[in-house]
Amino acid sequence: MQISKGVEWAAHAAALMCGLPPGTGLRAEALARYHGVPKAYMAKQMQALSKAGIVHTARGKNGGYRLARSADAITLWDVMRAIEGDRPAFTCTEIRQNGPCGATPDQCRQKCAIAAAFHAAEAAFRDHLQSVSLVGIAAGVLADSPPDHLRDVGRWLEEEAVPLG
Amino acid sequence: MQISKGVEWAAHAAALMCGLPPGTGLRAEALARYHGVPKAYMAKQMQALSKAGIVHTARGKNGGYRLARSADAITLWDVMRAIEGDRPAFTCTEIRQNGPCGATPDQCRQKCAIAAAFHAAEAAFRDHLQSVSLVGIAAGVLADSPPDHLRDVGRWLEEEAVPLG
DNA sequence: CCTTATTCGGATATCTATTGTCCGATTATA
DNA sequence: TATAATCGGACAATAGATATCCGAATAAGG
Repeated sequence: MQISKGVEWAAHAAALMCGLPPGTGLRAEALARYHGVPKAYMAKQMQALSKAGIVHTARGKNGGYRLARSADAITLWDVMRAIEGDRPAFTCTEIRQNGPCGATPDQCRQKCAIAAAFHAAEAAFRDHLQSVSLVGIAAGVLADSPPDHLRDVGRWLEEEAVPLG
Repeated sequence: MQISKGVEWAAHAAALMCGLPPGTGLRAEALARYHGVPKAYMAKQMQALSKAGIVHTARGKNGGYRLARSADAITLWDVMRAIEGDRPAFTCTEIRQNGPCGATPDQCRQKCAIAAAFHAAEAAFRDHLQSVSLVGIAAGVLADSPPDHLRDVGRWLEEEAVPLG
């Protein structure tokens, strides 16, 4: 069970966009440079966030990305689901219906105990991520970073921000 | 984030072995046939369970597998960790240290808010799976299956069981 | 004690999903 | 309308999961 690297990048990118002045955005190139990652692949993750409605996109010259709604209405689960898709991690292939003692489909109306346990565990995972919004992340960063670092970031954001309807 | 099919197979195999008479085991071929899956790949999963100390293995003629300890001391988390390894699903690559505003390693003594959130979510996932033992699974199966099906399974187990020190 | 049949263990191929890259579609500006 | 800049989707490379095979190990019988 491996969470793709794109989730990490998308989460950091979304968190950074929390700090943008209202009505402004960032280009994919800027997001990639800020995090020191390849531009094209970062752009691919932003594309996924855009499809999921998490960020608003402007194409063409003066294009870029900004959050599509208020930061407290975007959770880490939203981000992860946008990148990885929302199919369950555990997929039951109903092997209990196979073999010499295979159960009939009629006996399998409710899911087996193993699938139920994994799905419940996934629900716990999901619930926790749903309880963490970008605002919560930003608050953690503000609390943990020294003031001069925050000043650097603020300056960089003002410099790179592009106006975005 | 995808949980490998091997986890499902290993979990079903382990649950089935709960029903074995004491002092007996099953061959990899029997486990595979029972679940209608390729033998060699099922054997590979059993190999992982063996390395993790979940099942006891006998090689050579009259060989096979049986649970290495009592079923209530084996959880679904044990099984999953045996198959998938116990590295965390979310790996933080510390991209906050990259780029023009990169934080110094000294500022990164504690993990960032994003990594912390994912690790907490994983802990919730793990805790739930740790709370489900093979006994719990077996109890669910006993409760949900019609009596004649349980009779079939019992008969099949007696037929396929091999004596195992 | 040695041979033989049988079973597991690790090395080996194949396939799928993730990771990474490129070029055409789109749009504000002059 | 031409141009420069930016995103979107199609395309390649890599890693991991899936599936398979053959040699090592072992109990039973001669």
